Amino acid sequence: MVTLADVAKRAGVSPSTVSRVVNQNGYVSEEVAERVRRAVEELDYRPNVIARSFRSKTTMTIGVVVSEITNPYFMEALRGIEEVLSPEGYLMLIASSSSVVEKELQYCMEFDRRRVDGIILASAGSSAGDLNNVFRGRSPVVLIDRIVEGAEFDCVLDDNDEGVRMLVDYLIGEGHRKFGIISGPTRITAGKERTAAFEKHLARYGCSVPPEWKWIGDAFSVEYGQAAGEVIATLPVRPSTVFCANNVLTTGLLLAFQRHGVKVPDDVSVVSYGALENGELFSTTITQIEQPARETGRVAAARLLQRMRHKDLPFEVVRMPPRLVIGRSVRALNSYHNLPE
Amino acid sequence: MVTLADVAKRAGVSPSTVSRVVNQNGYVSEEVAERVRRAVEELDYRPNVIARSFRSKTTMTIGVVVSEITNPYFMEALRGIEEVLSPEGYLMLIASSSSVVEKELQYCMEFDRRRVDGIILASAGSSAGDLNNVFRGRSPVVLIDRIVEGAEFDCVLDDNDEGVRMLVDYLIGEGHRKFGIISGPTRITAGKERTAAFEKHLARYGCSVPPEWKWIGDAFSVEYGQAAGEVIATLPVRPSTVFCANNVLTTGLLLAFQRHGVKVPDDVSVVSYGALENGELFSTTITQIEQPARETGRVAAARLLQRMRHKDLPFEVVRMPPRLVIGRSVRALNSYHNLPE
DNA sequence: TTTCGTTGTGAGAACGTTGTCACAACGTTT
DNA sequence: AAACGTTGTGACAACGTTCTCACAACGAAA
Repeated sequence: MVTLADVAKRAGVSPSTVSRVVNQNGYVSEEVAERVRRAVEELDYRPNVIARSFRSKTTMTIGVVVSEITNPYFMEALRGIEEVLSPEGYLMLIASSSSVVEKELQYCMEFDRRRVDGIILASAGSSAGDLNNVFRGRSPVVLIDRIVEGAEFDCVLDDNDEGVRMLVDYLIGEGHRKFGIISGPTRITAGKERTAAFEKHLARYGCSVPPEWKWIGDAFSVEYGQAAGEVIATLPVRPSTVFCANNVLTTGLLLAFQRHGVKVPDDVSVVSYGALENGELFSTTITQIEQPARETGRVAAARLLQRMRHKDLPFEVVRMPPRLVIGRSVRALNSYHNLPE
Repeated sequence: MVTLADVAKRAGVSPSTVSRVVNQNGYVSEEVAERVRRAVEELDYRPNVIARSFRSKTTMTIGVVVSEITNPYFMEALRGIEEVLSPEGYLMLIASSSSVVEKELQYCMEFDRRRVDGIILASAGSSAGDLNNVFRGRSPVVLIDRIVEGAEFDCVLDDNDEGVRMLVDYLIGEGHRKFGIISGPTRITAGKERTAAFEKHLARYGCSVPPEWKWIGDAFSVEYGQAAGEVIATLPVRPSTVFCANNVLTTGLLLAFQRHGVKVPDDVSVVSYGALENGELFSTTITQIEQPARETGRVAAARLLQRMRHKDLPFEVVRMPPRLVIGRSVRALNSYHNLPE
């Protein structure tokens, strides 16, 4: 393997000089630089980035831990992250925790051992204590999608309250008054905030979700959405609208409804927090909150860069504005819409 | 930052001994080992993996270059790769080339500079010369989904011919005789093999695709599928079936059809090589070839591990068996199915 | 002329680990 | 009793780079 020293010998200069040419820093005369570049070319020299990282203590690598890499939200976020980091010369180490906190901490530890310059983490619910422990005085961290209460990190995520508000206002406007909710564990921000917001905004209209129409799973999984859907399908009295707090749950619900022949919106109306892949091609397009996933990734990455440069910035939580997209999955129940055509 | 030497001092032993304890190799008495482990604990020592890699010349990292990270096929493949590599202690550097060959080579180079232990590459069409050049005598490479003619690498991909054969046999069986095709550039294996296979197997039945019903795009993009769809929608005489050689193209086609009110399968039948995300929830489920993406990733990763251990294995091409999944997107045109109910 | 800043180059230490070698102590086989 | 293998430990070089320092040459400012 060709090293700096080999190039130096070939070009008749010192290793220091070659280093200066390769990294374009320090003073080098054009004549010598040219000679070095030729030697690099001839020997097909490729810098040993590991040695460089070892010496310079910077790896130009950032670690990303997501809970589920196949989730389109994280996909898009990943893309946003890459768009910002790649032009700056960073590469991404990507790990998927499958929503297992132990794995998540494991990966964070490993990233730290590998001396990544920064970490972007969509936590599956690690405790602030554990995380602070792992990162105490080490690589900067930016959380994404999920706040960890008490952890000293920046965080970029949806304005869940606002998203849910839009959904509720719309549903009320369409005349709905009887609601069910399918959500995930409250230890994850999405579950906690969206569930709370839903009840809070319903309350503004004097509505509430009866306990028997609340499905709070212990994971944002297709399986749980499906299970809830099975139950709803066989219910003697159904809510007029079911709110799914997460795109994966919605998928599950719709699959169950399809299997049981429950028609949306004829039999039940459905709204979803989070868009579904290829949703435009569904038999009924779903009224949903579109999350700015890509932009969230971009903002998180930019924030991480900032923090890598200035360690002592104050920590902040950035809320991204979601968007209401109206489909055909909500039946109009108010008098206006119900007029004969 | 705590180093081996710090731990050694604390435990009253030499750095060598600490290294032996941490890596669990060589002889260490249980008594000393315990003392070292305590020192590690107390000081919160974390091995500097960069230094280790530098010295031992192995990074426990593999690089993955895909053409489009959001494509569900690559998503799944990535997952398969991770399932195999993660238990072995490897982490993945992931890069998306956006189907730009220059970016692809760029990333491969960078991976090489970073001394990854291996590379899995879904090439966007780099020349064998360029790739051989980059990797000459360096990290082992396994190609995925796309063969690069003349490059000295292993490759794992679909048995495209067999997949298309199943599709053609089915279509003929349903009574179809007039076909159109939407495909991608022939410089990419998927485009080349699937297009060729389609014509070859049609020929067995005395059928062929007339030139005016052939759409060979210069990219496997939604846009191109959509453009082709627009044309087909306004055609005075349409094929009875359109074959999309790739899931992304199918998405485009269906979007265009939806916009123009073209009904599948009433107006045109559609078959797709490659499944669509959430396809079960579409207004019409698409008859399609399901690709063993995850398994492909697993096989590629396993092969890479093998090659990392034995440099001199013969190169081989592994073909993965695709699966025909029948949906509702093909209209039965034969007499049997057309009997009145 | 002296002083000083800029430009250009090389010598050599340092980064934190692993691996090789040396050596000592001990138990077992010859 | 000698020879040998196993167990246990430490010293020290090496890995390929960057970084700091030293120094020399030169032109410009004092």
